[in-house]
Amino acid sequence: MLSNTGYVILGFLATGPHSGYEIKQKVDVSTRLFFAASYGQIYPELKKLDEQGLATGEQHQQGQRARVEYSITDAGRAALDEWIDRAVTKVEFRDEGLLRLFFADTDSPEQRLRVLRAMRDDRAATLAVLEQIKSKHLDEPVERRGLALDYGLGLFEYAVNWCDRTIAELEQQAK
Amino acid sequence: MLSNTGYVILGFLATGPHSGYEIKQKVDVSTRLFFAASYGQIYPELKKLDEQGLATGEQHQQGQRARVEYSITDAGRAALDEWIDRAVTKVEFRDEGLLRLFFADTDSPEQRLRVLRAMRDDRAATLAVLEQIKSKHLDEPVERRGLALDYGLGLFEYAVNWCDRTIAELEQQAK
DNA sequence: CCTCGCATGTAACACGTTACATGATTCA
DNA sequence: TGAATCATGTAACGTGTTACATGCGAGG
Repeated sequence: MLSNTGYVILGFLATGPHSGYEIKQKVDVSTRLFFAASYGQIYPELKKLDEQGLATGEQHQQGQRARVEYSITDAGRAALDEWIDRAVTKVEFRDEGLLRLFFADTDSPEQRLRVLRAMRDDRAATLAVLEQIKSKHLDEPVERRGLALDYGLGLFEYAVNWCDRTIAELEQQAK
Repeated sequence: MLSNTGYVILGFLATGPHSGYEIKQKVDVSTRLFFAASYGQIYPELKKLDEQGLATGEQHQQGQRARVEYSITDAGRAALDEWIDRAVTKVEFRDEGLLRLFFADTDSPEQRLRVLRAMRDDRAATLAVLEQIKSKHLDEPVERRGLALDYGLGLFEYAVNWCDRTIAELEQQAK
C-alpha cells in the first residue's frame, strides 16, 4: 500500500513528468492548504513508486546538474484512479485556536477575547493568501482544480466571520 | 516544553481531579473534533506532568482496583494560562475528500460526482453527531464551552452545503 | 458465568517535519 | 562575487495511532 503522499505525487505526475523539486513546488501552491508534503517524504516516496512500477525515473543531466524526471506508468494511472474512487473522504482538523478558546472559557472574558482576536487575524491571513491565489488564476484558462480553492475560500470566510461575530458578542456582554 | 496534549490534560485537570481514563473520555466527547488524544499519549504525558510538578497523581484504591487520580498544581495552572495566551492559533486540516476531488478533476464528471457524494455523506454524518451533542447539552446549564461546538456546527454546515451546491452544478453541466 | 465498562499501561509502527549536507547555475 | 534558486537526498526527531497485555467490579 501507498501513503497518501504517494498518491499525491502520482496525481501530479499524471499531468506530465516532474522532478521531486517540482512536485514540492506544486504542492506548496496548490494542495498545501489541505495536504502538505516535505522533501523528506517526496524523495523516498518517488523511489518507492519507481520500485513498484507506478512511475519511472530518468536522469536528465543538464550540464553538471543532476535532475531526475519521473513519469507515471499505466500501472500508476490505474493505482491513482483506484485511490480516487475509494470512498474514504475523511477530514480531520487540528485547531489550536479553538483548543485554547475551549480551555479559556472558564477564565476572564479578556482572555477569551485575546484568543479570538489572534484566531481572527490568523484566519484572515490565510484567507488573504487564498484570495491572492485566486486572482492569479483569473487570467489563466479556467482551472478545473479551482473547486478546491473555492471550498477553502468559503471555509476561511466562514471562520473569519464567526470570529468577528463572536468577538462582537463578547464585547457586548462585557460592557 | 510540553506538547499540546499535555496542555489539554492540564485544561481538564483545571476543572477538577481526573484519572487518565476519564480524561480520554472527556476528550472523546468534547475536543475530539479539533484535537484528539489516545491512551498512548495520555498516560505517559500524565507522568511527565507529575515529574515537572504541574500535576500530582494520587493512588485512589477502590478495593483491588487501581486508580490514579491527578490534580493540577499552582504551577500547572500558571503553565496552562501562559499557554492559552500564546498567540499561536494555527489551524491545519487534512481533507482526503478534497484531495481526491483535486486529482479527479481532469477525469470524468462521473468520478468527480462520486467523490463529491462521498464527501457530502461523510460531512453530513459528522454534522449529525455535532447536532446530537448540542441537543444533549440543551438541558444542562448553559455551557460556556459551547463556543467551540458552535464553530464546528457552522463549519460542517458550510461543508455539506458546499457539496450539495457543487453536486447540483455538476449535474446541471452533465445533462 | 459472561459481558461490558472501568482502569492502566507499553511496544511497535506510521507518518511527517526539521535540520543538515552537498553542489550547480543564474543573475544582479 | 555573492545571493538566490535549482536540485537531491538523509538522519534525527517528534508526535500520534494501533494493537496488545492485564485485571477488577457490576449487572444481567
